[in-house]
Amino acid sequence: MIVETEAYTGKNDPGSHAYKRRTLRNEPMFGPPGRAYVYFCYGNHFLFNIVTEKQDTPGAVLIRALEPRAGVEIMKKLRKTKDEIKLTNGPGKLTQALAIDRNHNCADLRGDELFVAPGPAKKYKISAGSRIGIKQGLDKKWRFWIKGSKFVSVRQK
DNA sequence: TCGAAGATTCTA
DNA sequence: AGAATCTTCGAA
Repeated sequence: MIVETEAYTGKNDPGSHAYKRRTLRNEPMFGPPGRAYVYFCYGNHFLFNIVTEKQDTPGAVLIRALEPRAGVEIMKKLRKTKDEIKLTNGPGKLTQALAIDRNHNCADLRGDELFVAPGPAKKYKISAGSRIGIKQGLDKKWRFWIKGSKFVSVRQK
């Protein structure tokens, strides 16, 4: 279950990859919605986004943290830890736990390999704040998480 | 063609 | 607090 996300747009969002111009890397953000935008960061990690806006309008939602609901044993193996909290409580961690890599870039999320399933019919309280790990666009409170969830990523410096 | 920076994580 | 580690961008 997705418990933490961040939103990124284009022109008016200095923190976004798509802020300056359309490039090879951010091309998926300009593509049709409902697809994956996966990119490699800091030489170590893949980050997984879901493209949200219509064709030629850049926009994506970064998936920052998950609450494990299924396949926990597989995730433990992939992450090399038995601590369930640490399986998916960060954007680079959850891609490792789900074995998402550059092969999934531009993947159609309506397929049967990588997709988003409906969540529980329960209402959660959502908190909002500044996005993490970027130096510009901090004025935008575009990070959202389920209030009180233990599986939200740890705050960084 | 090269140098710098980056939507992070792990370990000391 | 600092390193690991490599891709992408933009200027030369």
